[in-house]
Amino acid sequence: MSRDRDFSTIGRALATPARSAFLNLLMDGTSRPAGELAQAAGVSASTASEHLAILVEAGLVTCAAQGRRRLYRLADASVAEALEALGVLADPTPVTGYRRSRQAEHLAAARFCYDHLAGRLGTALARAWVEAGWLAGRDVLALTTAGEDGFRALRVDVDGALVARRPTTRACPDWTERRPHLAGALGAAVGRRFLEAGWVVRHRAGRGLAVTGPGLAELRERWGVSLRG
Amino acid sequence: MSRDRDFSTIGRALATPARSAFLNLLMDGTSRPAGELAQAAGVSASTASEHLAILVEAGLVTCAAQGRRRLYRLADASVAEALEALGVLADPTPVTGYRRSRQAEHLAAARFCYDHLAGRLGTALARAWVEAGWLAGRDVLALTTAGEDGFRALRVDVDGALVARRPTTRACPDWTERRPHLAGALGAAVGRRFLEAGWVVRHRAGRGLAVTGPGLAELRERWGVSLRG
DNA sequence: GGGACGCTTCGGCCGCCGCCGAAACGTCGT
DNA sequence: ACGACGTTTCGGCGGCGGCCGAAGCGTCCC
Repeated sequence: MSRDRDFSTIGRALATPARSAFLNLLMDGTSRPAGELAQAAGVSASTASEHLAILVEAGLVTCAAQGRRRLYRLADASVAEALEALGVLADPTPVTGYRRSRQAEHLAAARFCYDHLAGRLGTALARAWVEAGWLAGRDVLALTTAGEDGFRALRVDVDGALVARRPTTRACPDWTERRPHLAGALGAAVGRRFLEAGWVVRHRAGRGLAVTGPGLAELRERWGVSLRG
Repeated sequence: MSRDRDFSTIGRALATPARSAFLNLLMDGTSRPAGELAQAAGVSASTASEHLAILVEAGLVTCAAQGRRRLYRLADASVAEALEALGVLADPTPVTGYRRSRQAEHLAAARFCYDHLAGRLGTALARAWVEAGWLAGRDVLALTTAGEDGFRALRVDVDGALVARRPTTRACPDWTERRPHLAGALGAAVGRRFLEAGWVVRHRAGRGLAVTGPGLAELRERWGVSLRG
C-alpha cells in the first residue's frame, strides 16, 4: 500500500494540549514569538521551545529569527486547511474563566482564518456575495463573471487569484457560524485588500479584527452586513 | 479563547502507526472486521482491539457487531475529508517490498475515496466532465446546468445531491494523481451509480476497484478516459 | 562592555501508552 | 451441548515523551 499516508507523525505533532494551543493561536496567520506562545499555553519557556521544535520538525510551523526573538507561524495554507478540516471533528475546548466571554464575542464578530476573513464578518460577506451573484453555490462559493467584475471594482486582485496555484475559491467551514466563508486564492486576496484599505485592522495582541468606521458603514450599506451577534 | 479547537485528542488518536494503518485501510469507506485490520497492520488481535477502541472513543470510526465479528468503518464523511486534508501534508509511507507494486498500481488505477471514485479513474472523469461542461472550475468542480442534465441521463441521483446537507460538489485532492477528483454529495451519488450499474466492482479483499468490460468501453468511448498509467 | 532579555539545550524525574500473552466472553457450527 | 473461532479484557513490562529548573548562547540597550 505505497499509497498510504502516515497520519501518525502529524498526529503525534498535534497530540498535546500545549501544541494544540499553539496551533490555535497561529491559525489566524500571524507570526508570534516563542515567549508569547509559552505564556498563552501556560507552559514554561523551555517546554514551549521543545514543543515548537516538534511542530517545525513536523512541517506544520516555520520559524523566522528577528533579533533575539524567534517568530513562529503556520508553514503553509495547506496546514491551515488541514487544521480547519480537523476542527470540524474536534469539540471546542471548554470555556475557562469568565474573562473569555468578551474575547470570544470579539473573535466571533470578525477574525482572520489564516489568510482570509472569518467569523460573522466572513460568513456574512460570503452570504451577501452569493446573493449579489458574485459567488455561485451557497456551499461552493465559485467565482462568477459578475463576481470577477465586482471584486475588481473593489480593487481586489482577482487576476492574481485566477492564476494562482491553489484553487481560486474554496468554501471554508466557519467554526463559530454554521455557514462557510470564502477561502482560497480569492479569499486571501480579499483579506489582503480589506487590510490594505483599512476596512479591518488586526487587533494588537489578540486574534480578532477591528472593523473601522468607514469600513463598517460601507459593509452595511453595500451588503447589509451586520456584525451584531 | 472559547473558539479554540482541541486538536490534541484527535492527534493522539492518530499518533501511532497501527492506528494510522487502520484509518488508511478504512478510507475507502469499507467496513472491516477487527482481525483483518490487526493482520494488515501487523499487530496482535488484542493490541488492535485496544487501538480500535481508541479510534471509536475519538469518534473517528464506528463499530457494528455482526455475529461474532465486529465491523469497523469510518464514522462519517467529515472524518474522511479531514484525513484527506491531513494526507496532503503527510508524506507517503515508503514502499515496503516489491510485492506492493502490483497492488499500488491497482489502487492508482481506480479506487474509492470513502464514498466517491478516486485514482486515475476519478481524476480522469473529473477532467472529462469539466471539458464536457458538466463541471465548472478545474479545481472547484461546481455542477453546471448542463451537468445536471448530463448526470441525470446517467441516472445519477442529482436531485438528492442538490438538497443534501453537505455541499453538492467538492474537489477532493487525489494523493496519487496531481489533480482533484469529484467528491461531495454528487461525488457520492456518482460512486453509488457506478457500483449499482456494475461499471465498477469493489475488489474482494483489497482496496481497489475492478472496472468491468462494458464500463471500461463506455468510459473510453464517451469520455476518452484511459486507465493506463 | 556589561547586564538584561529571549530563546534553546541539557539532565532528570515521572507518568502514560503501546506491546504482548493469557484468560474471559460471546457467537457460530455441528 | 461442545468445541472452534473472533474479539475484548486484564496484567505486566519497557520505552517514549512531557515537564521543569539550571545553564548556555546570541541579541539588544545603555
